[in-house]
Amino acid sequence: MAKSAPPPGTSDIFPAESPRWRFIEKTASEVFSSYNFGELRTPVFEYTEVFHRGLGDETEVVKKEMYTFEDRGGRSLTLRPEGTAGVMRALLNTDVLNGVEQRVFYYGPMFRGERPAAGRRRQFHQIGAECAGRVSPELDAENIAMLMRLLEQLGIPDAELAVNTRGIAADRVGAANLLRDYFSSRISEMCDDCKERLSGNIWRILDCKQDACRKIIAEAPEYLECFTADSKAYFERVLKTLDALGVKYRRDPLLVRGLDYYVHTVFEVSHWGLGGQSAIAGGGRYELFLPGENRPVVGVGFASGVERILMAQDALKFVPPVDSQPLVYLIGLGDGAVTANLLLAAELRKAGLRVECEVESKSMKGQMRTANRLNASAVLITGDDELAGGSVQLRDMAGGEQRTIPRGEAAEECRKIFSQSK
RNA sequence: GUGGUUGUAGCUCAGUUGGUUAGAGCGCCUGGUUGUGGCCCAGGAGGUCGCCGGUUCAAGUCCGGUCUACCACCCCA
Repeated sequence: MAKSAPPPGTSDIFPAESPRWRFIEKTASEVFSSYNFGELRTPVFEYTEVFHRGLGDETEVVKKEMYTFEDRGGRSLTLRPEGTAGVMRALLNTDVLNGVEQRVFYYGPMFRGERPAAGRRRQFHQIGAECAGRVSPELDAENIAMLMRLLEQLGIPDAELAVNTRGIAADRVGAANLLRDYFSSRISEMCDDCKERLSGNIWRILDCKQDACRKIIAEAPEYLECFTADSKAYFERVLKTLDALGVKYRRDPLLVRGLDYYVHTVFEVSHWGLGGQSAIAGGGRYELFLPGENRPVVGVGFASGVERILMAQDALKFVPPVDSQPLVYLIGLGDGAVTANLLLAAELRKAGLRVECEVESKSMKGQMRTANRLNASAVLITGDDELAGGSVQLRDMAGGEQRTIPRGEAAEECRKIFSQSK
Protein backbone atom coordinates (compact mmCIF):
# COMPACT_ATOMS: atom_id res chain seq x y z
CA MET A 1 0.00 0.00 0.00
CA ALA A 2 1.09 3.49 -0.67
CA LYS A 3 2.87 5.21 2.16
CA SER A 4 0.78 8.32 1.88
CA ALA A 5 -2.48 7.43 0.22
CA PRO A 6 -5.21 9.97 -0.56
CA PRO A 7 -8.77 9.24 0.65
CA PRO A 8 -10.58 6.22 -0.81
CA GLY A 9 -11.64 6.57 -4.40
CA THR A 10 -9.38 9.52 -5.10
CA SER A 11 -5.98 9.56 -6.71
CA ASP A 12 -2.96 11.69 -7.36
CA ILE A 13 -2.10 12.29 -10.97
CA PHE A 14 1.65 12.58 -11.29
CA PRO A 15 3.58 14.44 -14.00
CA ALA A 16 4.11 11.17 -15.88
CA GLU A 17 0.35 10.85 -16.36
CA SER A 18 -0.91 14.41 -16.45
CA PRO A 19 -0.05 15.05 -20.12
CA ARG A 20 -2.65 12.44 -21.05
CA TRP A 21 -5.25 14.36 -19.08
CA ARG A 22 -4.18 17.59 -20.64
CA PHE A 23 -4.50 16.08 -24.11
CA ILE A 24 -8.09 15.10 -23.38
CA GLU A 25 -8.86 18.54 -22.01
CA LYS A 26 -7.30 20.29 -24.97
CA THR A 27 -8.94 18.06 -27.56
CA ALA A 28 -12.35 18.46 -25.96
CA SER A 29 -11.96 22.20 -25.89
CA GLU A 30 -11.07 22.23 -29.59
CA VAL A 31 -13.93 19.97 -30.66
CA PHE A 32 -16.50 21.87 -28.59
CA SER A 33 -15.23 25.17 -29.81
CA SER A 34 -15.63 24.00 -33.42
CA TYR A 35 -19.34 23.61 -32.63
CA ASN A 36 -19.28 27.08 -31.10
CA PHE A 37 -19.56 25.94 -27.50
CA GLY A 38 -17.80 28.07 -24.88
CA GLU A 39 -16.34 26.95 -21.59
CA LEU A 40 -18.38 27.55 -18.44
CA ARG A 41 -16.66 27.14 -15.09
CA THR A 42 -18.95 26.66 -12.13
CA PRO A 43 -18.13 25.94 -8.47
CA VAL A 44 -17.44 22.37 -7.42
CA PHE A 45 -20.05 22.76 -4.71
CA GLU A 46 -23.57 24.13 -4.87
CA TYR A 47 -26.45 24.63 -2.51
CA THR A 48 -27.76 21.15 -1.80
CA GLU A 49 -31.16 22.29 -3.08
CA VAL A 50 -29.77 22.64 -6.59
CA PHE A 51 -29.24 18.90 -6.78
CA HIS A 52 -32.36 17.92 -4.87
CA ARG A 53 -34.58 19.88 -7.17
CA GLY A 54 -32.47 19.50 -10.27
CA LEU A 55 -31.87 15.76 -10.20
CA GLY A 56 -34.95 14.74 -8.25
CA ASP A 57 -35.21 13.57 -4.65
CA GLU A 58 -35.77 9.99 -5.71
CA THR A 59 -32.60 9.70 -7.76
CA GLU A 60 -30.14 7.15 -6.39
CA VAL A 61 -27.35 9.68 -6.67
CA VAL A 62 -29.24 12.16 -4.53
CA LYS A 63 -30.52 9.61 -2.06
CA LYS A 64 -27.27 7.96 -1.11
CA GLU A 65 -24.20 9.22 -2.92
CA MET A 66 -23.86 12.92 -2.28
CA TYR A 67 -21.15 14.57 -0.24
CA THR A 68 -23.27 17.03 1.70
CA PHE A 69 -22.01 19.27 4.46
CA GLU A 70 -22.83 22.42 6.32
CA ASP A 71 -20.59 25.43 5.88
CA ARG A 72 -19.71 28.00 8.50
CA GLY A 73 -22.79 30.02 7.74
CA GLY A 74 -25.05 27.04 8.35
CA ARG A 75 -25.76 26.60 4.64
CA SER A 76 -26.23 23.10 3.31
CA LEU A 77 -23.80 22.58 0.47
CA THR A 78 -23.02 19.58 -1.69
CA LEU A 79 -19.99 18.63 -3.74
CA ARG A 80 -21.37 18.33 -7.25
CA PRO A 81 -22.18 14.71 -8.19
CA GLU A 82 -22.68 15.68 -11.84
CA GLY A 83 -22.32 18.76 -13.97
CA THR A 84 -25.65 19.60 -15.52
CA ALA A 85 -27.50 20.95 -12.48
CA GLY A 86 -24.80 23.45 -11.58
CA VAL A 87 -24.42 24.54 -15.18
CA MET A 88 -28.14 25.13 -15.51
CA ARG A 89 -28.17 27.04 -12.23
CA ALA A 90 -25.51 29.31 -13.67
CA LEU A 91 -27.35 29.69 -16.97
CA LEU A 92 -30.36 31.02 -15.10
CA ASN A 93 -28.36 34.23 -15.12
CA THR A 94 -28.71 34.39 -18.90
CA ASP A 95 -31.93 34.61 -20.88
CA VAL A 96 -31.96 30.86 -21.40
CA LEU A 97 -35.54 30.71 -20.05
CA ASN A 98 -36.59 33.03 -22.85
CA GLY A 99 -35.38 30.53 -25.37
CA VAL A 100 -32.05 32.07 -26.19
CA GLU A 101 -29.69 29.22 -26.93
CA GLN A 102 -26.69 28.76 -24.65
CA ARG A 103 -23.90 26.45 -25.78
CA VAL A 104 -21.44 25.62 -23.03
CA PHE A 105 -19.03 22.91 -22.04
CA TYR A 106 -17.30 22.08 -18.78
CA TYR A 107 -14.53 19.97 -17.47
CA GLY A 108 -13.72 19.02 -13.91
CA PRO A 109 -14.05 16.82 -10.86
CA MET A 110 -17.36 15.35 -9.69
CA PHE A 111 -17.97 13.61 -6.38
CA ARG A 112 -20.02 10.56 -5.55
CA GLY A 113 -19.75 8.48 -2.38
CA GLU A 114 -19.65 5.13 -4.10
CA ARG A 115 -17.59 2.01 -3.59
CA PRO A 116 -14.58 2.32 -5.92
CA ALA A 117 -14.21 -0.18 -8.76
CA ALA A 118 -12.89 -0.22 -12.30
CA GLY A 119 -13.80 3.12 -13.86
CA ARG A 120 -15.54 4.26 -10.73
CA ARG A 121 -14.04 6.76 -8.34
CA ARG A 122 -15.36 8.96 -5.57
CA GLN A 123 -13.69 11.94 -7.15
CA PHE A 124 -13.95 11.39 -10.86
CA HIS A 125 -13.72 13.73 -13.80
CA GLN A 126 -16.20 14.55 -16.46
CA ILE A 127 -16.17 16.43 -19.69
CA GLY A 128 -19.60 17.62 -20.61
CA ALA A 129 -21.45 19.86 -23.01
CA GLU A 130 -24.89 21.40 -22.84
CA CYS A 131 -26.98 23.09 -25.46
CA ALA A 132 -29.69 24.78 -23.45
CA GLY A 133 -32.71 26.96 -24.12
CA ARG A 134 -34.25 25.30 -27.16
CA VAL A 135 -36.07 22.08 -27.94
CA SER A 136 -35.19 20.49 -31.23
CA PRO A 137 -34.58 16.93 -32.38
CA GLU A 138 -31.94 18.23 -34.76
CA LEU A 139 -30.02 19.74 -31.85
CA ASP A 140 -30.24 16.41 -30.03
CA ALA A 141 -28.78 14.65 -33.04
CA GLU A 142 -26.03 17.19 -33.53
CA ASN A 143 -25.14 16.96 -29.85
CA ILE A 144 -24.73 13.23 -30.21
CA ALA A 145 -22.68 13.71 -33.35
CA MET A 146 -20.41 16.09 -31.45
CA LEU A 147 -19.87 13.49 -28.74
CA MET A 148 -18.95 10.81 -31.28
CA ARG A 149 -16.64 13.25 -32.99
CA LEU A 150 -14.96 14.01 -29.67
CA LEU A 151 -14.37 10.34 -28.92
CA GLU A 152 -12.95 9.85 -32.37
CA GLN A 153 -10.55 12.75 -31.86
CA LEU A 154 -9.54 11.18 -28.56
CA GLY A 155 -8.43 8.05 -30.37
CA ILE A 156 -11.60 6.06 -29.69
CA PRO A 157 -13.26 5.47 -33.07
CA ASP A 158 -14.97 2.21 -32.13
CA ALA A 159 -17.30 3.31 -29.33
CA GLU A 160 -20.88 2.07 -29.64
CA LEU A 161 -23.83 4.40 -29.44
CA ALA A 162 -27.23 3.37 -28.13
CA VAL A 163 -30.21 5.72 -28.30
CA ASN A 164 -33.71 5.65 -26.92
CA THR A 165 -36.54 7.96 -26.04
CA ARG A 166 -38.06 8.57 -22.63
CA GLY A 167 -40.95 10.56 -24.06
CA ILE A 168 -42.39 13.19 -21.77
CA ALA A 169 -43.73 12.69 -18.27
CA ALA A 170 -47.26 12.04 -19.52
CA ASP A 171 -46.03 9.37 -21.93
CA ARG A 172 -44.30 7.55 -19.16
CA VAL A 173 -47.36 7.12 -16.96
CA GLY A 174 -49.10 4.86 -19.43
CA ALA A 175 -45.90 3.09 -20.36
CA ALA A 176 -45.03 2.43 -16.73
CA ASN A 177 -48.47 0.96 -16.12
CA LEU A 178 -48.06 -1.33 -19.09
CA LEU A 179 -44.70 -2.53 -17.81
CA ARG A 180 -45.92 -2.88 -14.27
CA ASP A 181 -48.81 -5.09 -15.38
CA TYR A 182 -46.47 -7.27 -17.36
CA PHE A 183 -43.70 -7.62 -14.79
CA SER A 184 -46.18 -8.17 -11.95
CA SER A 185 -47.33 -11.28 -13.72
CA ARG A 186 -43.83 -12.69 -13.86
CA ILE A 187 -42.16 -11.15 -10.84
CA SER A 188 -41.86 -14.45 -8.97
CA GLU A 189 -39.28 -15.60 -11.54
CA MET A 190 -37.19 -12.44 -11.14
CA CYS A 191 -34.33 -11.38 -8.85
CA ASP A 192 -34.70 -9.63 -5.50
CA ASP A 193 -33.50 -6.32 -6.91
CA CYS A 194 -36.19 -6.43 -9.56
CA LYS A 195 -38.84 -7.27 -6.98
CA GLU A 196 -37.97 -4.05 -5.25
CA ARG A 197 -37.79 -2.10 -8.50
CA LEU A 198 -41.31 -3.24 -9.36
CA SER A 199 -42.77 -0.99 -6.68
CA GLY A 200 -39.98 1.59 -6.88
CA ASN A 201 -38.47 2.61 -10.19
CA ILE A 202 -40.02 0.22 -12.66
CA TRP A 203 -37.78 1.41 -15.48
CA ARG A 204 -34.68 0.12 -13.76
CA ILE A 205 -35.89 -3.43 -14.31
CA LEU A 206 -35.16 -2.94 -17.99
CA ASP A 207 -31.40 -2.92 -17.50
CA CYS A 208 -31.13 -5.69 -14.92
CA LYS A 209 -28.12 -7.88 -15.63
CA GLN A 210 -29.45 -11.16 -14.25
CA ASP A 211 -29.89 -13.80 -16.94
CA ALA A 212 -33.24 -14.95 -15.63
CA CYS A 213 -34.56 -11.38 -15.64
CA ARG A 214 -33.16 -10.63 -19.07
CA LYS A 215 -35.26 -13.33 -20.71
CA ILE A 216 -38.41 -11.95 -19.16
CA ILE A 217 -37.43 -8.42 -20.11
CA ALA A 218 -36.87 -9.47 -23.71
CA GLU A 219 -40.49 -10.55 -23.90
CA ALA A 220 -41.85 -7.34 -22.39
CA PRO A 221 -44.46 -5.38 -24.37
CA GLU A 222 -43.42 -2.43 -26.53
CA TYR A 223 -44.01 0.43 -24.14
CA LEU A 224 -43.20 2.95 -26.87
CA GLU A 225 -46.68 2.29 -28.27
CA CYS A 226 -48.07 4.20 -25.29
CA PHE A 227 -46.25 7.37 -26.23
CA THR A 228 -48.06 10.19 -28.01
CA ALA A 229 -47.68 10.63 -31.73
CA ASP A 230 -45.74 13.83 -31.13
CA SER A 231 -43.20 12.08 -28.92
CA LYS A 232 -42.78 9.27 -31.41
CA ALA A 233 -42.35 11.75 -34.23
CA TYR A 234 -39.76 13.66 -32.21
CA PHE A 235 -37.72 10.52 -31.78
CA GLU A 236 -38.02 9.60 -35.45
CA ARG A 237 -36.61 12.99 -36.39
CA VAL A 238 -33.66 12.48 -34.09
CA LEU A 239 -32.90 9.14 -35.71
CA LYS A 240 -33.37 10.51 -39.20
CA THR A 241 -30.96 13.32 -38.51
CA LEU A 242 -28.40 10.91 -37.09
CA ASP A 243 -28.71 8.90 -40.30
CA ALA A 244 -28.22 12.05 -42.34
CA LEU A 245 -25.12 12.95 -40.35
CA GLY A 246 -23.72 9.46 -40.83
CA VAL A 247 -23.74 8.65 -37.13
CA LYS A 248 -23.97 4.93 -36.45
CA TYR A 249 -26.31 3.98 -33.63
CA ARG A 250 -28.39 1.20 -32.18
CA ARG A 251 -31.96 1.73 -31.01
CA ASP A 252 -32.23 0.31 -27.54
CA PRO A 253 -35.65 0.34 -25.87
CA LEU A 254 -34.02 -1.02 -22.74
CA LEU A 255 -31.78 2.01 -22.32
CA VAL A 256 -32.87 3.88 -19.21
CA ARG A 257 -30.86 6.61 -17.61
CA GLY A 258 -30.60 7.12 -13.89
CA LEU A 259 -31.31 10.81 -13.64
CA ASP A 260 -34.96 11.86 -13.49
CA TYR A 261 -34.62 15.01 -15.53
CA TYR A 262 -34.41 13.30 -18.91
CA VAL A 263 -37.17 13.68 -21.50
CA HIS A 264 -37.31 12.47 -25.08
CA THR A 265 -33.86 11.56 -26.36
CA VAL A 266 -31.46 9.60 -24.17
CA PHE A 267 -28.23 7.99 -25.26
CA GLU A 268 -25.28 6.11 -23.95
CA VAL A 269 -21.92 5.32 -25.48
CA SER A 270 -20.07 2.20 -24.44
CA HIS A 271 -16.69 0.70 -25.16
CA TRP A 272 -15.38 -2.84 -24.87
CA GLY A 273 -12.25 -1.74 -23.03
CA LEU A 274 -14.02 -0.74 -19.82
CA GLY A 275 -14.87 -3.99 -18.06
CA GLY A 276 -17.86 -3.81 -15.76
CA GLN A 277 -18.65 -0.18 -16.37
CA SER A 278 -19.02 -0.17 -20.11
CA ALA A 279 -20.40 3.36 -20.38
CA ILE A 280 -17.86 5.89 -21.53
CA ALA A 281 -20.39 8.69 -21.94
CA GLY A 282 -24.08 9.32 -21.61
CA GLY A 283 -26.64 12.04 -21.90
CA GLY A 284 -29.89 13.18 -23.34
CA ARG A 285 -32.52 15.86 -23.47
CA TYR A 286 -33.69 17.22 -20.14
CA GLU A 287 -36.09 19.52 -18.36
CA LEU A 288 -34.44 20.67 -15.21
CA PHE A 289 -36.20 22.41 -12.35
CA LEU A 290 -34.15 24.60 -10.07
CA PRO A 291 -34.80 26.36 -6.76
CA GLY A 292 -36.63 29.64 -7.18
CA GLU A 293 -37.90 28.87 -10.68
CA ASN A 294 -41.16 27.22 -11.55
CA ARG A 295 -40.23 26.83 -15.20
CA PRO A 296 -37.68 24.18 -16.14
CA VAL A 297 -34.54 24.88 -18.09
CA VAL A 298 -34.57 22.77 -21.23
CA GLY A 299 -31.60 21.47 -23.12
CA VAL A 300 -29.65 18.56 -24.43
CA GLY A 301 -26.24 17.47 -23.27
CA PHE A 302 -23.89 14.71 -22.31
CA ALA A 303 -21.06 13.90 -19.98
CA SER A 304 -18.12 11.62 -20.49
CA GLY A 305 -15.91 10.16 -17.77
CA VAL A 306 -12.27 11.07 -18.22
CA GLU A 307 -11.06 8.01 -16.28
CA ARG A 308 -13.12 5.88 -18.64
CA ILE A 309 -11.77 7.64 -21.70
CA LEU A 310 -8.30 6.78 -20.40
CA MET A 311 -9.32 3.14 -19.98
CA ALA A 312 -10.59 2.96 -23.55
CA GLN A 313 -7.40 4.62 -24.80
CA ASP A 314 -5.39 2.06 -22.85
CA ALA A 315 -7.35 -0.80 -24.37
CA LEU A 316 -6.71 0.62 -27.84
CA LYS A 317 -3.05 1.32 -27.03
CA PHE A 318 -3.64 4.91 -28.00
CA VAL A 319 -0.77 7.23 -27.15
CA PRO A 320 -1.46 10.95 -27.40
CA PRO A 321 1.03 13.00 -29.40
CA VAL A 322 3.63 14.54 -27.11
CA ASP A 323 4.78 18.07 -27.71
CA SER A 324 7.31 18.55 -24.96
CA GLN A 325 10.27 20.81 -25.63
CA PRO A 326 13.84 19.49 -25.49
CA LEU A 327 15.57 20.16 -22.17
CA VAL A 328 18.68 22.26 -21.64
CA TYR A 329 20.60 21.32 -18.48
CA LEU A 330 23.12 23.68 -16.91
CA ILE A 331 26.13 22.28 -15.10
CA GLY A 332 28.31 24.41 -12.85
CA LEU A 333 31.77 23.73 -11.42
CA GLY A 334 33.26 25.98 -8.79
CA ASP A 335 31.94 28.73 -6.59
CA GLY A 336 30.64 31.42 -8.91
CA ALA A 337 29.23 29.02 -11.46
CA VAL A 338 25.85 28.33 -9.87
CA THR A 339 24.82 31.97 -9.66
CA ALA A 340 26.06 32.64 -13.17
CA ASN A 341 24.10 29.62 -14.42
CA LEU A 342 20.93 30.72 -12.68
CA LEU A 343 21.25 33.99 -14.53
CA LEU A 344 21.95 32.28 -17.86
CA ALA A 345 19.02 29.92 -17.29
CA ALA A 346 16.69 32.84 -16.80
CA GLU A 347 17.80 34.32 -20.12
CA LEU A 348 17.40 31.05 -21.95
CA ARG A 349 13.88 30.72 -20.61
CA LYS A 350 13.09 34.22 -21.84
CA ALA A 351 14.23 32.96 -25.22
CA GLY A 352 11.60 30.24 -24.92
CA LEU A 353 13.70 27.25 -23.92
CA ARG A 354 12.98 24.64 -21.27
CA VAL A 355 15.84 24.82 -18.81
CA GLU A 356 16.89 23.19 -15.57
CA CYS A 357 19.90 24.41 -13.64
CA GLU A 358 21.89 22.30 -11.17
CA VAL A 359 22.35 24.35 -8.01
CA GLU A 360 24.85 22.14 -6.23
CA SER A 361 28.44 22.26 -7.43
CA LYS A 362 28.98 18.53 -7.23
CA SER A 363 31.21 16.39 -9.42
CA MET A 364 31.14 16.67 -13.18
CA LYS A 365 30.32 12.98 -13.42
CA GLY A 366 27.43 13.31 -11.03
CA GLN A 367 26.00 16.27 -12.87
CA MET A 368 26.37 14.57 -16.22
CA ARG A 369 24.58 11.54 -14.87
CA THR A 370 21.74 13.77 -13.77
CA ALA A 371 21.61 15.38 -17.20
CA ASN A 372 21.36 11.94 -18.72
CA ARG A 373 18.68 10.81 -16.30
CA LEU A 374 16.62 13.89 -17.11
CA ASN A 375 17.04 13.10 -20.78
CA ALA A 376 18.52 16.51 -21.51
CA SER A 377 19.11 17.27 -25.19
CA ALA A 378 21.79 19.87 -24.54
CA VAL A 379 24.09 20.54 -21.60
CA LEU A 380 25.80 23.85 -20.91
CA ILE A 381 28.90 23.58 -18.75
CA THR A 382 30.33 26.48 -16.81
CA GLY A 383 33.60 26.32 -14.83
CA ASP A 384 36.21 28.83 -13.78
CA ASP A 385 37.70 29.11 -17.27
CA GLU A 386 34.36 29.70 -18.97
CA LEU A 387 33.37 32.20 -16.34
CA ALA A 388 36.58 34.17 -16.87
CA GLY A 389 36.22 34.06 -20.65
CA GLY A 390 32.48 34.82 -20.85
CA SER A 391 31.98 31.52 -22.61
CA VAL A 392 30.25 28.21 -21.99
CA GLN A 393 30.74 24.65 -23.17
CA LEU A 394 27.82 23.35 -25.19
CA ARG A 395 27.39 19.59 -25.33
CA ASP A 396 25.02 17.87 -27.70
CA MET A 397 23.89 14.89 -25.64
CA ALA A 398 22.65 12.81 -28.55
CA GLY A 399 25.76 13.14 -30.67
CA GLY A 400 28.29 13.70 -27.92
CA GLU A 401 29.99 16.67 -29.62
CA GLN A 402 31.09 19.50 -27.40
CA ARG A 403 32.46 22.96 -28.10
CA THR A 404 33.02 26.33 -26.53
CA ILE A 405 30.69 29.17 -27.46
CA PRO A 406 30.12 32.72 -26.19
CA ARG A 407 27.57 32.80 -23.35
CA GLY A 408 25.44 35.24 -25.27
CA GLU A 409 24.93 32.79 -28.10
CA ALA A 410 23.81 29.86 -25.93
CA ALA A 411 20.13 30.12 -26.80
CA GLU A 412 20.55 30.12 -30.56
CA GLU A 413 23.21 27.40 -30.47
CA CYS A 414 20.91 25.18 -28.42
CA ARG A 415 18.16 25.75 -30.97
CA LYS A 416 20.47 24.65 -33.76
CA ILE A 417 21.10 21.38 -31.97
CA PHE A 418 17.40 20.82 -31.44
CA SER A 419 16.52 21.46 -35.07
CA GLN A 420 19.30 19.12 -36.25
CA SER A 421 18.13 16.25 -34.08
CA LYS A 422 14.62 16.54 -35.55
C1' G B 1 -24.31 -0.26 0.96
C1' U B 2 -23.47 -6.10 -0.33
C1' G B 3 -19.90 -9.81 -1.92
C1' G B 4 -14.87 -11.78 -3.60
C1' U B 5 -9.51 -11.05 -3.80
C1' U B 6 -5.42 -8.49 -1.76
C1' G B 7 -1.40 -5.71 1.33
C1' U B 8 6.87 -7.30 2.32
C1' A B 9 12.16 -1.35 0.14
C1' G B 10 10.42 4.34 -4.61
C1' C B 11 8.64 0.17 -8.41
C1' U B 12 7.93 -5.34 -9.62
C1' C B 13 8.17 -9.24 -6.46
C1' A B 14 10.91 -13.64 -3.48
C1' G B 15 10.65 -15.20 1.59
C1' U B 16 10.64 -22.95 2.18
C1' U B 17 6.71 -27.31 7.63
C1' G B 18 6.24 -20.29 12.37
C1' G B 19 13.01 -20.24 14.35
C1' U B 20 18.88 -15.86 14.80
C1' U B 21 21.02 -9.15 12.08
C1' A B 22 14.05 -9.66 6.15
C1' G B 23 16.17 -10.63 0.39
C1' A B 24 16.48 -9.98 -5.32
C1' G B 25 15.88 -7.18 -9.82
C1' C B 26 14.98 -2.28 -11.42
C1' G B 27 15.44 2.73 -9.67
C1' C B 28 18.24 6.15 -6.46
C1' C B 29 23.13 8.01 -4.17
C1' U B 30 28.62 7.79 -4.11
C1' G B 31 33.07 6.15 -6.19
C1' G B 32 36.16 3.63 -10.37
C1' U B 33 42.33 10.01 -9.65
C1' U B 34 42.93 15.98 -11.73
C1' G B 35 36.22 19.20 -15.36
C1' U B 36 32.19 14.88 -18.58
C1' G B 37 26.54 11.03 -19.31
C1' G B 38 24.36 6.48 -21.45
C1' C B 39 27.62 0.33 -20.94
C1' C B 40 30.48 -2.06 -17.12
C1' C B 41 32.46 -2.64 -12.00
C1' A B 42 32.51 -1.59 -6.61
C1' G B 43 30.20 0.34 -2.46
C1' G B 44 25.92 2.71 -0.11
C1' A B 45 21.16 4.66 1.45
C1' G B 46 16.24 2.97 1.89
C1' G B 47 11.47 -1.57 5.17
C1' U B 48 6.98 0.29 12.12
C1' C B 49 6.82 -6.93 6.72
C1' G B 50 -0.82 -2.05 6.02
C1' C B 51 -2.68 -1.29 11.21
C1' C B 52 -4.56 -3.40 16.02
C1' G B 53 -5.09 -7.53 18.93
C1' G B 54 -4.58 -12.92 19.82
C1' U B 55 -2.07 -17.96 19.80
C1' U B 56 3.22 -19.31 20.77
C1' C B 57 9.39 -19.91 24.11
C1' A B 58 9.36 -17.61 19.09
C1' A B 59 4.86 -14.65 13.90
C1' G B 60 6.42 -11.45 7.54
C1' U B 61 4.73 -16.60 8.11
C1' C B 62 -1.12 -19.13 12.11
C1' C B 63 -6.12 -16.83 14.00
C1' G B 64 -9.56 -12.56 14.60
C1' G B 65 -10.66 -7.63 13.67
C1' U B 66 -9.77 -3.20 11.02
C1' C B 67 -8.10 -0.13 7.05
C1' U B 68 -6.57 0.38 1.99
C1' A B 69 -6.32 -1.24 -2.95
C1' C B 70 -8.36 -4.13 -6.82
C1' C B 71 -12.81 -6.61 -8.91
C1' A B 72 -18.14 -7.68 -9.23
C1' C B 73 -23.16 -6.03 -7.74
C1' C B 74 -26.49 -1.84 -6.67
C1' C B 75 -26.12 2.57 -9.44
C1' C B 76 -23.76 5.44 -12.81
C1' A B 77 -19.64 8.79 -16.47
